Amino acid sequence: MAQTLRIPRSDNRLPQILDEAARLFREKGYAATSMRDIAAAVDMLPGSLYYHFAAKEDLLVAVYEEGVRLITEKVRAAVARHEEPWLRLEAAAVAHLEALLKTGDYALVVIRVLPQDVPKAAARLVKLRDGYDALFAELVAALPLPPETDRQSLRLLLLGALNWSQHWFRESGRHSPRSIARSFLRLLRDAQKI
Amino acid sequence: MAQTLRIPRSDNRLPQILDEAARLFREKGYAATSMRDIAAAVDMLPGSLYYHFAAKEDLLVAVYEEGVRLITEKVRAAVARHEEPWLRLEAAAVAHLEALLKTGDYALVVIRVLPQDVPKAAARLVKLRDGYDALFAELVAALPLPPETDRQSLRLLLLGALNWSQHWFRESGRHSPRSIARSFLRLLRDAQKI
DNA sequence: AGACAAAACGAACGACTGTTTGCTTTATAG
DNA sequence: CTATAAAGCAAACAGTCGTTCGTTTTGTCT
Repeated sequence: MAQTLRIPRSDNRLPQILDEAARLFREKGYAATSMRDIAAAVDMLPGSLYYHFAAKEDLLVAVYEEGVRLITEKVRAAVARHEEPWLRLEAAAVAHLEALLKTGDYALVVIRVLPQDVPKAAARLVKLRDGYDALFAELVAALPLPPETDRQSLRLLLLGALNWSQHWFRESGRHSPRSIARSFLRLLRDAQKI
Repeated sequence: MAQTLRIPRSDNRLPQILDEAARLFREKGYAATSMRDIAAAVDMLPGSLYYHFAAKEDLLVAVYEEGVRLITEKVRAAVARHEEPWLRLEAAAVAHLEALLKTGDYALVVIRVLPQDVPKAAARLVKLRDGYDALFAELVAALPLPPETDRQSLRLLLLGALNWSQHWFRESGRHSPRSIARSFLRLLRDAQKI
């Protein structure tokens, strides 16, 4: 009863499919990207994609999961390098923004494509997002703040501003994702040092 | 040579078309909303919409313009009621958020539908957005701040967080758009009073 | 070399897309 | 009442959509 090991074929094209799907979903959004667009980008016929994914929405979920995984990983690693709560939050903000604006595609899909755009997979997408949000909630909870400070607002203010940056950020020598995140954090931190 | 006055027909349905288009664009996004969806919502045949608008993108531009007009109007009125720069900015933030989260549809389309979603009209949409952004830039410029403060970051931080609120805000007794905007502004203002 | 599964092809399906066109209804003005 | 223009209907156009399926190619293991 020798079990047949499913050894993946040598040169699997699945990563390439995910890459191009992520790029297109980010550029044009979910609804405006067709399976034919993705197939053409990886030089395949449209039907062939269905060997790898049962439906378009499954392709998005796969990209989404990878996006959340990537950004979570980067933020966790950055946070672990510091002890002081404000420094940990700053490291998280910098890592978050760099993941969005430099790693690109995968992470941006997560904040560009709304769960409501994909009704059948909405629940899964929301769950993925929430898991990530909890990470920031912990960091904010650890901050030494005056008791009257609204920690929830602080988190929403910071994370909202970071996510919105996708709409105005342009690569330039003057402003990097890192400098922007630090600038945001300085504006917030100084308020609490009174 | 009596000029023929084009008096609008008594019960024009154009406002109704715009209302439903705004609602659908906000709910499902631009690409996922079909002309047939809009036509069905106003109880018309799809082709009839083309008497009012030459193309789908023109319908979006019309909604967009109305959205920018509405929110600009509300913010201007709110700002005019105050003299002190921080109070003026707070009034603007409250009005902005209330326009987004309470007026609904029209204003939300402006921040939900990206110019890049409608390539042919992208330039016009960007122009409309920028005009509104300038309003906030003026308010931030008027703030009495220490010289080292990054005013651009302050504006981007605030406006980004306000716009992002569409993604997490839920109507509830505890948090109103007004209280959220004020909470955000307090976090920022306190930093500058050192 | 032969066996076998993974991977992709080729072609089509029914449904839906934005839009056009000629005709009819409807409301107003003279 | 009648002329006239606004507004909407009815039907179709060419194209694109996500998806299916039988067949063929490709790569790997024995």
